[in-house]
Amino acid sequence: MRAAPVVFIEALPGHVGETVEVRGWLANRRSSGGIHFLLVRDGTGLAQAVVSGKEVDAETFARADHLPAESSLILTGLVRADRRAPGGVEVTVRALTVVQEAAPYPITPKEHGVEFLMDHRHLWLRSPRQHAVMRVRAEVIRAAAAFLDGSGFLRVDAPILTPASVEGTTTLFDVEYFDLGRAYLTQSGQLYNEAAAAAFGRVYCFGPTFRAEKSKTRRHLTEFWMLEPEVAYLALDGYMDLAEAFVAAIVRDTLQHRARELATLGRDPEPLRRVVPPFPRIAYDEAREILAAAGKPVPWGEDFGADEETVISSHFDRPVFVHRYPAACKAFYMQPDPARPEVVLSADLLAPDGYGEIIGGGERIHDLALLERRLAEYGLPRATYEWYLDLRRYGSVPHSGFGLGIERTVAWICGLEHIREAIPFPRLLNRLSP
RNA sequence: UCCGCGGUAGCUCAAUUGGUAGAGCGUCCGGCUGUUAACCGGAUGGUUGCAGGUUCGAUUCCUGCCCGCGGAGCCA
Repeated sequence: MRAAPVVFIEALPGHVGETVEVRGWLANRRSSGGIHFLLVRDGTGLAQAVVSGKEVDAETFARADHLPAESSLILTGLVRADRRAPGGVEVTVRALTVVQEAAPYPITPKEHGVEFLMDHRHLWLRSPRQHAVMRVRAEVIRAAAAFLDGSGFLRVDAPILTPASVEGTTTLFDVEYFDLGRAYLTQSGQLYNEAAAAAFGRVYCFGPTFRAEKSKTRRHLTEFWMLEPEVAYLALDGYMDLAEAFVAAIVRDTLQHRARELATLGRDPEPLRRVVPPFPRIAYDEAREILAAAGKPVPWGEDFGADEETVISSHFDRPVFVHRYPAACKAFYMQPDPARPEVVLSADLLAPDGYGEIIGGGERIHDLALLERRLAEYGLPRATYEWYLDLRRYGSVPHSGFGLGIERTVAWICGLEHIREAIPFPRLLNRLSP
């Protein structure tokens, strides 16, 4: 007799009437004495396997009634359509091989606290909700890269070990670097991106970035993934055009390819369907007026906090750009507005519903003298930025770029309460494991 | 660093005014031939974070400490 073909659970509906082999793990088990129901997970989906005393020998039948959760198993059986089965198809088991009988599984069908689940993150990833988040995350990344790849961008990655900070002000993780002293984990690939943009015109980098800030909020990780496009000959308005098309494409693709996962997460897709260009664009000063009208006045020159961002974004039905911040709020490389030198040609994109800034970016200074002056004003070590200044010596052009925080974007699209679920193994102020 | 909350069974949580520390889930045993977080019966399971104090008696009240969590600032 020929061996049954191995079929993934997601493909079972196409194999009704056939005998197949399914390889996976036991997600849950129910029994009614003479019939056992094994809920099997294989990474592509969940399927109910039926073990009946009439179909298998007594030893297999007894074994199936005592399998601990998450035991790994291979089963062979007939695929049948049955309305009573979750997913509409089930497998009537003919043969069952237990690859490993699991030890008592810590994650039980009832409720658990988030901290307990995070301590067991390596196991928690097996649950349906986490599957949905990870699939959305993968789609966000895929869609983002596809949009840029299809728009003439070249992926040119930036280093993770760097000799100095990008923005100087933020705290950095540092490591010993042989005889060369201290090295730092990157907090942004931007400076290298600018070099790449001068080489290739339109580029992006993608990778992890690190912030050693003692931030303890639902929007912060110490290690997060950022996708950063950088474009030569691009001004502020062009940057916002690009960023909104980019975000709209990510949301559109996720709605199209991951509707089932969003449903699993209980995410209402309607607000996401409204995420189409154009996004509202307001100046920092207009944002202050909104805040003042809402009873939350902010003195000119101060950055907005989480509360303020939530108030601003709640005035709009899609992500909103806030542009032209006071120069003091932003990094040294931001291009001043020629019409108003006290503000810079930056723009942050605030996600709806308090998810905060998912994009930050703007025009970079392209004038050598001005950039030199800014470095001095910010007290940054000139020597480590010498190569960066070269970009202003050899064919400097106006250029813009931005960074998209992957986890914040995923948290927003999924409607997560906390960003820590948006990354497989979160690194937080007080969590380094698993 | 600041503000707030908490620590009771492996997990999630109860415990009245201070009066023998319980339940569900998990685990083990038993029952049930269509279950849907299956259900039913039984069993198992505790230094109530630590130290001290008040009291006849402390999970409960007081003091100190330890640990954890949530939020803020900063930022994506």
